[in-house]
Amino acid sequence: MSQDIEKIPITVIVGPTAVGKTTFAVQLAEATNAEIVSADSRYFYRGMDIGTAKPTIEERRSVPHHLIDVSDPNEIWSLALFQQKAHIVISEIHQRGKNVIVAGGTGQYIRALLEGWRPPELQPDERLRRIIENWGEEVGKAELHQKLAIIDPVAASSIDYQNLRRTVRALEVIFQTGERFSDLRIKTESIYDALVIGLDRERSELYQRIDDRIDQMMTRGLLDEVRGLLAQGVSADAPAMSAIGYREICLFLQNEISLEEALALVRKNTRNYVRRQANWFKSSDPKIHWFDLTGL
RNA sequence: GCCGAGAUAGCUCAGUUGGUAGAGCAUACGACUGAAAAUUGUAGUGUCCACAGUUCGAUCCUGUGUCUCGGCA
Repeated sequence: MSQDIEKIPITVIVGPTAVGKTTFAVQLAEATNAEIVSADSRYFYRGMDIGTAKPTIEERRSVPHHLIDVSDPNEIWSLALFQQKAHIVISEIHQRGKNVIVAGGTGQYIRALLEGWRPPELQPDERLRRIIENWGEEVGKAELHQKLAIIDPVAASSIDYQNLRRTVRALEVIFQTGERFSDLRIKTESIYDALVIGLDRERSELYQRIDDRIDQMMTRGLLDEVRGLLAQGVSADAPAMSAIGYREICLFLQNEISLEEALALVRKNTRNYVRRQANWFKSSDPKIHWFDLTGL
């Protein structure tokens, strides 16, 4: 098809946290004259380096990275914002005559890129959100979900009845636009010609790497990093601070739990995260070229 | 050695006034369109320490044994 010729070729690297995406991406970029576009929802935020396991300064010096350190932790990034910025950055790199590598662990963001999602173009309305949330608290999650089912049965059927957050979001969009949330769930043809590389390791090895990495984060000063962010005025409630490693350390710093408990939680939450990540990229997906890094 | 408490899912434990058992965590699988490292759904698993006794029937009651923990020597 002639359309394919105009698509920008990109290489996408996916895989669970701590599998080794960063190292792989940097080496591939060096070998192929490429720049790296991060697809990681926590790399946006300045000052959140240790706990997010951002690429090191050296790595970023050897290969240009994009969409890292582009935001204050008190700001709220989102899927739609990521898509907008990623499209711009990718076409710029392409115009410079360099190859594009997209690497990251945020499955939703990458899928959106690959599948040409067009999320409804309306700013989040915090006030409306709050109102719907309060409504939900009053009548109960299940009841709120019932209301959604009446207005938009299709959306309701793909949202678990206890999932207040997604129920609220669906209602928020409906109330703002007057249209069904499910009708606004648009997929278009991707503007990219993507080669998708999946990296994986056996769970037991991945879990071991996670534990080791958490130990390293501690010796590198994760505690001070979190303390510093809070001291700078970053709210413990900011979405950025919901990142694994940060929210647990916040609980410790607020004397809610012991350090030992906090670290155990970080390990647990990271493992749970790995399993949720796997939902976005399945080993059965024929479009993904999987490489098993176990033992490497 | 004595006294006390306990032994139930991979772990921590609940429970059955005697009819073969359940939560949390773990584990696995799933959902996801402007908070996504977020939020959330589903599932499997057990010689209920061993042996004997009572009983129609014991994981539960009785006895003995084994092991663990705590206290005292």
